[in-house]
Amino acid sequence: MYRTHHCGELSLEHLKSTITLSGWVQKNRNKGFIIWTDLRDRYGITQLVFDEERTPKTVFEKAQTLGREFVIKVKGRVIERESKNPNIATGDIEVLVEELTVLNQAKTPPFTIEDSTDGGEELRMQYRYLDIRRNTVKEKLIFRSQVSMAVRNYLTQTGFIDVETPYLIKSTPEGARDFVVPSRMNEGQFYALPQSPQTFKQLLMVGGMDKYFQIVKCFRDEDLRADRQPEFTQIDCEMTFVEQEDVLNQFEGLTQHLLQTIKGIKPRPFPRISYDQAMKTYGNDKPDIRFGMTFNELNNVAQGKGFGVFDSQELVVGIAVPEAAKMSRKEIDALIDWVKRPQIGAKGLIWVKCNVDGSYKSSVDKFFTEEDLSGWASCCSAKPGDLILVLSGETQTTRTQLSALRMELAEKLGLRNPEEFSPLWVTDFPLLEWDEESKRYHAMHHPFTAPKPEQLNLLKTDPGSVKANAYDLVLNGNEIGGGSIRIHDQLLQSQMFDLLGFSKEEAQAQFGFLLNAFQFGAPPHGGIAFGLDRLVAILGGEETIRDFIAFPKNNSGRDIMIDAPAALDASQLKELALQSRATEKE
RNA sequence: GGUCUGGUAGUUCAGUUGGUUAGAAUACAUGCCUGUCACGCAUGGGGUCGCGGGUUCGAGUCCCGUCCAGACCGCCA
Repeated sequence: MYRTHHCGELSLEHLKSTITLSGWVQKNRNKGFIIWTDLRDRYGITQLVFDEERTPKTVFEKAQTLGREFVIKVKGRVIERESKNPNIATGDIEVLVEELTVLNQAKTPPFTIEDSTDGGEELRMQYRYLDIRRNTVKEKLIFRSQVSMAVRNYLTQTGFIDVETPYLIKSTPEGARDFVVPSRMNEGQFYALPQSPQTFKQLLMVGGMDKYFQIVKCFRDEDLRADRQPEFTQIDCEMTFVEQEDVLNQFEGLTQHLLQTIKGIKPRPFPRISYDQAMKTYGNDKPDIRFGMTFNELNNVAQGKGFGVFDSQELVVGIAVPEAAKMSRKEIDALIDWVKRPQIGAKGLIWVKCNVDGSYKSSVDKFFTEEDLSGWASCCSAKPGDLILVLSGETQTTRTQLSALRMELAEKLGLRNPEEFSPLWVTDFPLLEWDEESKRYHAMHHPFTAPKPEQLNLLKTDPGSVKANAYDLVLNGNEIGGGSIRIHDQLLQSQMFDLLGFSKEEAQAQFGFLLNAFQFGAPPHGGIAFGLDRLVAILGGEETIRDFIAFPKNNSGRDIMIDAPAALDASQLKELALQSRATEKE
């Protein structure tokens, strides 16, 4: 038997009992006459003691040879410590070892297996199995398991059925790039890995499953970020005979359940805001509403006063930064440089200090009187002591820039408290988005999203203005879920494909199975999908999702531990009817 | 595809204006240590300064190229 207890549970209750433990050697403290060894497993750390007088000689000698991360089994007696350690759960006791078995030796690990390790990112990923032994990573994986289980429980209890959908499917031209898989039995043909089980879950609704969910891997062959992986996990859900309101209520319930069970947060109704309002107020369709600094359009009060920069612009918009009038010239200059970086691309930044004494000092004093500036301040609801920052330009661009600035300032001022959770729904997304490059409309969400029924007539006359019954759930400035009411009518779906530039033949070839299915009694349906990795990271109070994934890929989409992707040998390529690169070059 | 930052001991980093034998901490090894728990003390080993080229009397340091890593922009229906 390897163990009677684990390393996190022994206490004074177990005094004098003989127990067996197995685990990893965390650290040896050898004082010559006595050796303490910290033994670690998933559950905690228990101190072992080997003593010149009390431990059998052979055991004491063997104990001197133990190195970090050796896997050992010990049998011994639980005794009370002479000097206790209040910092760990098992700090009152130690185990006086009578038998010691080395189950496996270990090379010295390339980094320390400690909460604050000396290992860098790359090294940790290369030896991820060692990294996972560390509390910080281990606890994140356990946390993910808890969230995932809470999701399963809630959805199961509210009548959802977990159905698996295929991973080997067909590539589609819309959306992200697909990962493709060559088919050996069908020479020259390829499967694609799903970007989402979208069409399958809709077909499950046609199949009468009524309420479906799946915690499922999805794949997108696009560039990575700190919060983006090529394979990621979705909580994918779909419901039959529902309107938008039903879906929002169901999944507000799920999210509240998670906030309550995981974070102990009392349920409160989520605010809702339309896409248009979100863009106007926050410049962004995933606003972080943990803090204010909302947008105030200043065209009326700032234009026509002879300041040329503003007068010709489509939008003049400002935010009031709380208690920032005390910022030095140097700090403000740094902000101006920040917005001028190519990533942001603003031409400049106008500032107004609302001094505590009621006076105003601005970078445009030559053009505006104190009275003018006071007008700006009341427009921005700025209080004495606040700093107003103003950008101007083309509406969309300026909003995006100011939104980036708002987030940067919130970060700097410490307004993004990771222990505060502010969810909200963003609704009424546009159905379509004009793409300048390809000179055609793209589906903003996906091509199966239903237009608002009352705007159906606009599809022909002004498609760009049509709103959809599409919604996102936003948490702390991150989109954690998105969904829509779907089209269930074959004619409307064909019309959508038409709008998106598909010919009849293309639509039939790509999505014929769906159009066919819609002819056999497709019910009204809608749903949502949550990004589990991101959701777990945010609930865990972190920005980057990588440590919530056991074996993540790096920035270039590589798994540096197993060294994937990798080349195939010639015989495999031949079998798959794929030309090797070497042959190609000839 | 682009912008920025970085690559020096097993590891994390410092390395000035281009100038002697490239340092620190930690890890590792050996010895000492009668209650440690970030144990302590002493000693020791450990370097292709990412790679290739160039400038120079002389390059870790400057220039060009390249590879790798990270953050961001584009991209992500």
